[in-house]
Amino acid sequence: MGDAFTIGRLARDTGTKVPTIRFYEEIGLLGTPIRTASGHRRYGSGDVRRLAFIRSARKLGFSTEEIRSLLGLTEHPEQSCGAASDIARRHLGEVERHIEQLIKLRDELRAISTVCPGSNVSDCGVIAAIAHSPA
Amino acid sequence: MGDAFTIGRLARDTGTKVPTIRFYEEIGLLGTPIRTASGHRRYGSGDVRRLAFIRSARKLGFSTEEIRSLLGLTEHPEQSCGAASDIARRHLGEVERHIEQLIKLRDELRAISTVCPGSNVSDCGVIAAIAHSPA
DNA sequence: CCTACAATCTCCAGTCACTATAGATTCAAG
DNA sequence: CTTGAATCTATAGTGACTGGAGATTGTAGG
Repeated sequence: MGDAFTIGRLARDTGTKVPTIRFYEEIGLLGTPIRTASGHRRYGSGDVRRLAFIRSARKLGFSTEEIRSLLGLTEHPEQSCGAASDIARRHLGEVERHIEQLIKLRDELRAISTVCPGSNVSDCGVIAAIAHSPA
Repeated sequence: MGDAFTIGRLARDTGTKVPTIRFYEEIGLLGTPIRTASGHRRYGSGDVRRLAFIRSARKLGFSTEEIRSLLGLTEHPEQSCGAASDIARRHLGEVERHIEQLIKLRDELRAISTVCPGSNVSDCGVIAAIAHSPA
């Protein structure tokens, strides 16, 4: 365990921007790290794993609150599973609804942008189509 | 044209919240309306159409900046068409990319939430799956 | 005319998840 | 020892609203 990371190293290793790490500390997703005598943050490999988890979950679309729950669950491993998969399934439902809406939207936009495919006709239907879209 | 709307009526007619209307005025999507002697905003049917257009475009996912462009184009109808359909097609491309990403995400979430379908097993793969997702 | 109460007014703070800037210090390499 | 990169704190900005406080005004019933 001779592992000691600066904030910049932690940022590089996890694909996170430095201010984002400080932000996560501020909102309590990351704990307050130890500091060097001059005040610089020092991290260990546990922090790398935790931050990597946070970033993965964010990319999967979990909110910081959901991530807080997931991280909390890892501290009570005996009952984690049901609650964790609840969070994941609820989130899956939201993503599926979101996809449905976007597909409707895409079909509308396709219709709108074929009304006038870039010609120089002086009155076309794009604006009208947006105005009268049932969205 | 004996049409005169209060802000509340305009809100009801367009499915917009009152503060949102004032916000649109503040950022210049809606012009500054005439006021009654006591300072209350008065709107006409032109404002209803303009606000309805803004709301439709927002529901279609256009940003307020894009809407500003679209509204600007309506004031130069001779060259509107090409530029308007450019905006729509660019936006369509973004929506299509967004859908692709969400489908990948959905497949991952499905995999994750079937790892442990809510049983009471004490160590399951949900947390690990999130941590090791390639997202 | 008076009393309620609903609607409107302005101004400001909060949301979410960061991102960026300024100005001061500190670290690491040559 | 100097230079430049990295870090520090603190604060403000983003986008697109939403909500609340506290004051004024509009309107309907008695």
